[in-house]
Amino acid sequence: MAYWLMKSEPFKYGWDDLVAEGEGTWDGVRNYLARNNLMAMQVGDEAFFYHSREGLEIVGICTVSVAGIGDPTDESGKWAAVKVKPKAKLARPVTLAAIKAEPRLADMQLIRLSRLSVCAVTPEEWQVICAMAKS
DNA sequence: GCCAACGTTGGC
DNA sequence: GCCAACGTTGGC
Repeated sequence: MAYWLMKSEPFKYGWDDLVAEGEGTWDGVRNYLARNNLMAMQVGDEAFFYHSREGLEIVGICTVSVAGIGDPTDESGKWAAVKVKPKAKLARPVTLAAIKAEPRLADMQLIRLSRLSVCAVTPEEWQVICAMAKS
């Protein structure tokens, strides 16, 4: 089981859109590191859903329902995609400011590679953020 | 709306 | 193969 963080702009495709659809395809990724992360995902992996540009916070958790498929928006066949289903909305969103203020989260890919749209999250980081989302 | 950071492209 | 130019992303 691995953990991830996926960014989306809420005015383009937000958490509420994913909940409304029931299942969403994570496609349109055109970055090699993000693609590597996408291709490493397995069915059952969990991912934070992060709102970028507006909101700047983790709002929910989704699970990978289909892994290792080609990107339907790509004709060349070299880009990857996965499908995800919403699992739970966080009791309290975890903001970027809160993540930056937490020393244990300072080394997250999210912080170090701010433009990466699909980030890996370590189990330790996952636990810390989940704890922050409850209290 | 601006700007910094980063990835990609293309000329040499 | 290097590097400058450009485009895109995302935080502020």
